Amino acid sequence: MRLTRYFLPVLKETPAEAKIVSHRLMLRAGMIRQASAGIYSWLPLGYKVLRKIEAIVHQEQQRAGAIPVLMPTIQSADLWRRSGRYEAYGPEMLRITDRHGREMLYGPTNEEQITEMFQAYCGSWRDLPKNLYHIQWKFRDEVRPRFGIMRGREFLMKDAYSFDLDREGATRSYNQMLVAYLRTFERLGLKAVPMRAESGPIGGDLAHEFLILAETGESEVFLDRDLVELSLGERAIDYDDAAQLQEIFDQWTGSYARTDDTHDQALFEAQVPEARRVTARGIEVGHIFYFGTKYSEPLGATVTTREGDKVAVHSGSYGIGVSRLVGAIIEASHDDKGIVWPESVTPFQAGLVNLKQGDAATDAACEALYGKLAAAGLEVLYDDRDVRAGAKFATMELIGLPWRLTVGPRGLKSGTVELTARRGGATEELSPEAAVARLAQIYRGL
RNA sequence: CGGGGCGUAGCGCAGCCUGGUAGCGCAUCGGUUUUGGGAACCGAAGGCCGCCGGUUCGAAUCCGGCCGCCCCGACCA
Repeated sequence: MRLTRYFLPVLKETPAEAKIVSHRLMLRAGMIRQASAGIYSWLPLGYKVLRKIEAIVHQEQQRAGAIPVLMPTIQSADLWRRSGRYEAYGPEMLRITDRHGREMLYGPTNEEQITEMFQAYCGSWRDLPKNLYHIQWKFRDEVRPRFGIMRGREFLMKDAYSFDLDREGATRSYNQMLVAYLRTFERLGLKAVPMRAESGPIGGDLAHEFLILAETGESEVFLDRDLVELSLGERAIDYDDAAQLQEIFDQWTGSYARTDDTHDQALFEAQVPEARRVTARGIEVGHIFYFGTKYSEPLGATVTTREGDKVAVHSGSYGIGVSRLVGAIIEASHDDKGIVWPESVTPFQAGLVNLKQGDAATDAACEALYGKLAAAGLEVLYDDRDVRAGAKFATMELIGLPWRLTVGPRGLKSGTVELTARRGGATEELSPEAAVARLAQIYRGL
């Protein structure tokens, strides 16, 4: 993409309303534009990142066996009355009346819909297990939206819903999602830790929140340092292998990790040696929850067992705040010059800076390099504006592209261009061909 | 929902107290000189001063009402 043809309204000054770093940087980098309180338009750069995150979430969900669907944003109040939540939900739910006077709502979540859909088609133990998910916009009329996209009223969320015959099956489904989440967050370049959440209506321990550690996090977290070091890495995972899933579950949830909501200082001190106790701040980016028959019973989601009995299915729900992740990644990865994108979600894989726009030799070298990068399958933002070098560098750093190729008359005399890492700033001089090869290698497999 | 604050050019702000031709910086447009870290100079364009009403010869400014937005707290993905 040539910058002169793109739509990238970057701001040199920080808009007054933005207080936290991700909000400031998203506005300055031209990623979002506020439409009203807690509601944002996604500008091209922000939209690209959002879509990349969404794609990774999709891939990892499906890899774990979840099946994608898409349910509507507008739901009928009747459905919610049947689960008893229409009244219970309160003013956070945006209620709408259509032209016929029918009561509707803009969905804050989809448990009712998915359960209704399930029970309409699945009546036998043979239909189980199932895990259906979608990635859809939701609306919660927060009293006080803030922090830009991190706590908007409209937000993009992945929610998955599992259906199993019994607690044992539900546990396997739960573990599949836990492992899928670990993989997802690792791919997004995040250090996310599952923390024990408030136990569900059934009790037990199958409820975890995933928090990423960031100084600006909204909640205080207490955890064992060993958890921070854990990584799935290249480990091969068989999502059909319940024993392996359980082993990973045990490994990741065996140590103390809680938010201030559930923190127990005495237990913390008893379980974690002083040297390994970490107190930090975290941002919640996902939660997984086993809720037994809470929704299946009132909504009549039952199956017939092998023995011919009708039983309510055991279900779980699993959310990831997709739009929130854009902000969360920035909170976890930035410096005083701007954003530092992980390679997996960067809006462009590299930036190309022409230091002397209008100079025939430099222009030609940039065009040639731009063509080679495209041919290698790389997404490149070519800054072909007629502005000074400093302005181009500042823009590239602000928008956070992980790699910058710099082309100027000085290097071209010796046949080289510069490749600079956004993180750390290390620069190496390479031939254009070698630079393309380096980038292609960096992005192989991502 | 309690407390506080702000709405003036695309963005950041001054002007309001003490009523009298609407300003500054950045960005934008034209020109000249520049050109490896957000250039300098000259010129230009851009405003229902949030909205409605009141007071006044005259309102961005004073008064009343409304709307919008932000911050702290409680609450939340």
